[in-house]
Amino acid sequence: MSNKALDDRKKKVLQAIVEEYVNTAEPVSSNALTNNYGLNYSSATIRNEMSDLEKAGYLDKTHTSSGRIPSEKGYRYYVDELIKEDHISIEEIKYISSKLETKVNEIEDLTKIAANTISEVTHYTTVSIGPKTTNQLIEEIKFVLLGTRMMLAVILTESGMVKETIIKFDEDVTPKQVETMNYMFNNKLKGQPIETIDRPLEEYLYDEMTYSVNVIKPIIEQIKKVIQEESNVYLEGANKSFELPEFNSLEVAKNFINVLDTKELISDMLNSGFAEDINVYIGEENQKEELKDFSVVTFKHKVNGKDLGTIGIIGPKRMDYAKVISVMKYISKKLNGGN
Amino acid sequence: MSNKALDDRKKKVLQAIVEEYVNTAEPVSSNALTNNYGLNYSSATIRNEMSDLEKAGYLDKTHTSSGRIPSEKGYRYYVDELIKEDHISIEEIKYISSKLETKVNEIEDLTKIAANTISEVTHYTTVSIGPKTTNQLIEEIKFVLLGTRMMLAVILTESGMVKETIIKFDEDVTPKQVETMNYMFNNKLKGQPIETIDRPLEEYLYDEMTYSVNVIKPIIEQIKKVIQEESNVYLEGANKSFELPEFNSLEVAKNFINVLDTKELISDMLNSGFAEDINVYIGEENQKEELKDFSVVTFKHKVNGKDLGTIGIIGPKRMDYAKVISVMKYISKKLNGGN
DNA sequence: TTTAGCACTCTTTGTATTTGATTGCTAACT
DNA sequence: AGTTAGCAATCAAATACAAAGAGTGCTAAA
Repeated sequence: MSNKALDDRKKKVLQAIVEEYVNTAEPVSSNALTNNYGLNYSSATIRNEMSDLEKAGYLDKTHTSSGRIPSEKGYRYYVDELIKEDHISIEEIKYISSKLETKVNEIEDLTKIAANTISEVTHYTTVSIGPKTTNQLIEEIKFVLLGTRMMLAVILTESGMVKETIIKFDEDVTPKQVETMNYMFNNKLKGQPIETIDRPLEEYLYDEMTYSVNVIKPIIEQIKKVIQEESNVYLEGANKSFELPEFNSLEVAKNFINVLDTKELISDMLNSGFAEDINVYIGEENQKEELKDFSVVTFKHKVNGKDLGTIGIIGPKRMDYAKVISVMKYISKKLNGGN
Repeated sequence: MSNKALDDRKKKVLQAIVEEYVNTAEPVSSNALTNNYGLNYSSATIRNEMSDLEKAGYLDKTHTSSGRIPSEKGYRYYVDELIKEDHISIEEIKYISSKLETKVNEIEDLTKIAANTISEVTHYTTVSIGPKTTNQLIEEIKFVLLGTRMMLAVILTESGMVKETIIKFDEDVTPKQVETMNYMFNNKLKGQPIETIDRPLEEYLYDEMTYSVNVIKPIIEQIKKVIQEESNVYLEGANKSFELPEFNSLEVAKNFINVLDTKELISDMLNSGFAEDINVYIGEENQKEELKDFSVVTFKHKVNGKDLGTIGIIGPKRMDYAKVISVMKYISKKLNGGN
């Protein structure tokens, strides 16, 4: 309740408790901190500080005579105020660098590689989603005839994303027709935001009735469908979470599986964060009811301000925030061409 | 041990025990079967039969004074000999029919829909994988230039599968060059099995050096890569399994998650079955060590003898084989255009 | 061949009891 | 005033034991 700033020793105690708890997964006793973390006081002194921190809402107890664990407010304070230096080793930096050097042809693959790397280095479960198609600008649109009643539409955006979709017709289409459509569609659509693609598309229906509705309509429908559909959610290291002691509770494990199985939930979760920087949601801070027992850290992977996908970590509230944030920061920098 | 054929009453008892155990997940007592499943005998008589069936290896006990559960041999006998009529309701048939009527543009989507339907109807976790690209014949191959240093390659197979891949170059490529390549590649590759695509491709390197190696080499490499890579594994209803009592054991639950997380394992599993009909693997019958505590039922979804993907169910050994097999059979028939 | 009866086995459930870790508080110490 | 030693109080977890209940196997009779 009291919103007085914490004095230095209290900060030290809180930090020590968070870090110890993150390591051991056991409530932290006053004794465990004496002569540790630079706290050269007796257990009684630590106990007094812990008592104060609990009154101020930063710590919780599991029962009257147990050690302390950080409350959500405690974790939040830790994340906001107490993480100073980077928690990432030289080996990890090297490993991450080497992984990110992999050449990829599609930017979605880069997001997958980054998510995979984060999961490997942090040992948490990661989820990722490709870039949002809406609000990208169309660079080029191409139609390729496959056989006589099937066509591939390829949309290339300015940020280098490629979307393909197959369109089937009820009547034959000639190469000549496709060629003309290529020309026409490009003329109308180049430079347009993909989001508003259906407006210029509608115009074809009325303006240029050189083709039958049977040809134009499936094209419009299919393209609309493709740009509107959520991109696939990718999952990395679901099993890693099950090594953590909090997942020994069947209740928790079940909830976790349910969350991972609900792609829309993951998708919403990844899209909800602010575009800037790294977003940390601790327990109840999560919008979604199903996530209130977990913590989520997301970041939108951007290059030159262009959305290239979002990566998220889902884990217990007892998460190694310092490490997760450090790894994400480093990867973010690397992806943006930093060193 | 004794391989004498089971008499009618023993068959009835075994069948009753399997079905009762599948329903209740509790060891079946002799008492539970009296005046049930057409067994109008006292519990003592049933007990004698159970004792015989146990000696013959069809039943197990969890401890000396417990009821019986089917052994793997018991399940196997049940699957091979005791399932007679279809275990599928009118409502389920209607539901499945309606789901399968969804129009799809890509055959992989059909496999996904079928897998999803199976999971919904059986309440088990399903996995699926797209058709194997190797051993398909190339119908058409198209290159589409995107910008000046990026190209999309589209491979269309005779069974209607479409594979796309993006190729990047270190030098500019002209539309004229792409056009010629389209012509050349199609000439050489049409009708060839996709599996042996790299042999004709190699010939370009030596025979037709009109283009620089910088152009031809990335094409060959990328196409090779795409046809060799395993298609994605899709997962449906992982959470459904966690409702089953056997997954209350943390050990089992963890193993299960590990299996689902190991895509290569799933992929191998799905590819290992015989192409014909439905394959049932009960516990130890599974090749993979990790699956020995589970049962797996797979079927290759084929149309006109062409592989269009494989669907598998993973669940506890106490699986409702009768229902699973019935549902798969029905879907298989439907996909092949039956009624 | 079937079944009633009963001793025996083993799990499950419930209930104390003990052990050990940790706190909160008080009084003494620096 | 801040720090610490000491100690009673608290509670979870482990241990032990007893009782209940479900089910079998076997024997002897129908």
